Amino acid sequence: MNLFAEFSARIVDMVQALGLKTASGEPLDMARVAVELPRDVNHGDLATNAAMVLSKAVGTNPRQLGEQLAAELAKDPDVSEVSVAGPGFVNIRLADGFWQARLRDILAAGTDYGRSKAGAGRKINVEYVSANPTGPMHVGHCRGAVVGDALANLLAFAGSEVTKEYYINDAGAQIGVLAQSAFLRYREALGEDIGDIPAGLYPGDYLVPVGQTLADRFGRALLEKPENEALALVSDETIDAMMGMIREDLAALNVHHDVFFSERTLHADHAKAIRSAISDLTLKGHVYKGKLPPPKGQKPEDWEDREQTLFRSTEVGDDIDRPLVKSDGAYTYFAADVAYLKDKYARGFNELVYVLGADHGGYVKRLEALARAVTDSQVELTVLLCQLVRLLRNGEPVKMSKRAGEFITLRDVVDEVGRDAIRFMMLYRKNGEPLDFDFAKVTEQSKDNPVFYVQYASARCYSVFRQTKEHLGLDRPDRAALSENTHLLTDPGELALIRKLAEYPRVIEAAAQAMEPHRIAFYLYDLASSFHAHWNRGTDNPDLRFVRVNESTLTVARLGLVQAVSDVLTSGLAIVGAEAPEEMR
RNA sequence: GGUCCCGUAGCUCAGUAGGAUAGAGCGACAGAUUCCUAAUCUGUAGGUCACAGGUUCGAUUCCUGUCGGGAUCACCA
Repeated sequence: MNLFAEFSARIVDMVQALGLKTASGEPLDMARVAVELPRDVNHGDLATNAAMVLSKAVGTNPRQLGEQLAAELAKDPDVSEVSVAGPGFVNIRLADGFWQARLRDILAAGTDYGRSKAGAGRKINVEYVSANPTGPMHVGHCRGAVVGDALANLLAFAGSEVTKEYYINDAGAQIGVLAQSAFLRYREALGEDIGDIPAGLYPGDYLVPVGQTLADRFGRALLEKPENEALALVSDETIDAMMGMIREDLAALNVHHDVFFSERTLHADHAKAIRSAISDLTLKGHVYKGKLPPPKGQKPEDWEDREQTLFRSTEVGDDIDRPLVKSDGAYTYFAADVAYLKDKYARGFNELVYVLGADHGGYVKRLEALARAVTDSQVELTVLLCQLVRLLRNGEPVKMSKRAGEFITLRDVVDEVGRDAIRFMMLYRKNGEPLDFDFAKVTEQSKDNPVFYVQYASARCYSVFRQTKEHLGLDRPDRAALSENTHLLTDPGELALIRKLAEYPRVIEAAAQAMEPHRIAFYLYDLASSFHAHWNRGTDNPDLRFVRVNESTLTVARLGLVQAVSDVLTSGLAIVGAEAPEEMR
């Protein structure tokens, strides 16, 4: 339990102990009682709105009730000072001993500090990346990959059971195009002059080795087979090769999925899974045959006014009903989604999360509608939309031409700036905001670069231990020893640092609750900032330095604080998916 | 035209169960500093939280509308 929740509970107990009741004698509704950080640190360590929220029901004024509460709070040994301020806030200052005890909590828990049970009982599927297996991952996939991965880490840390999932779009027209493109490379590998790659096919030379593999495996045999038979073989081979490549790209970014789910499996056996899922929907009355009105605004030239099989999604919150069968009789992409969602539900998830690019915003409502229809609103479906990333080099936009097959791959960026920098920067913005990613800035070794700033804080922690060894000949003390003399940590800077560390569990819970992994990155920056600030005090005032050559007891006590900072940095960076380095090279 | 995202300091952005005098970094301005705990530090100025209504003790936060920027809009994936 985080300390805000803990004090909230204490205050509720106090109110009850005071025997306060509503005018009609009903027990008070405590739901709105909150404990939080005051905006201004001078106000105290904690503040509660209890008096303002409850005064009306009790039939008194907030300040008066506040005084009553304050008197009660003052009896708490952890409280050193309490006051009523403003419209009725009760400000609480906690005793140094309370914070020193929190430091011992952190040292006992190590990198598990902040791990929560708040998310217990939630079985969550987080689907992200799901890039088409038609080529290597490009930078456009990067943000969703990092946001999804970090979110999954965060939810797991907050106590939920999480599955990281990738939906392989290995069915449909673009796979046919891919197979044709690979087939061309196959002929090329057999010595044929294929000239330019025709428009509409994938021109990237990443298919060249696939062609070679095909040539090695099949020789000229594929040329003798009927085209569709040959292409089926090519298709299987190529998808495997593409997915192998994508997995490597993901690994380079420290992204690891638990499940790779193939769309093709839904189409297997004459689309058994899809037919079954649509049949379920039909039984529930969600499917009908009918005509769709043409889209308002601009009407497509080739609009066909025809009857088709439709999902009545408008009855479950969508704007328009959605086709399940194409004009050629094949199932739509969305039809496979029906089966896919049913599959996820059958696997026992009660929450489904999709991390998508902003260009898929139009898909959100139909997914939500689908979840309602397929699971009878039993699962909660959340879509996180990631805005575009603008790549910059020294402030200038990086140009990419998709048509010419010139795109910057994910691997290019990882190789140039490193995975940690990418991961941190992708999270150093709310996912709904566009993001500028400047190659020069993210590799800069200065405090202006948040990645560097946070990792440098970690490196400094390790540096302190190295210096202790060097100057005091002291090996790294164990956690019990580090916890022994926390009462020596009384400097305001030290206590401020402990307060910042003690916020971590709440940051975890709130970020998980809101599904906002970026909050972890911002918290880490904040923590690093507090740590660097305290460190800098040591340059002016050597008494405040962590390592005190002739005061080994004090030094060890301070090392406890350093260890705790290191623990929380390591923990938070692990959620981000980046390293907590021991030195900065 | 419909839908979704966004609008907070000069710039880039934080700010959730609705709280006090709205924060950070950069930039600007004014100082300090050559220290090895390197890869700076301290301070100051800077705001109609796009606009207008509504809900209430209280709104940057919730609701409605307007304006502005972006994404997207049957049968592709």
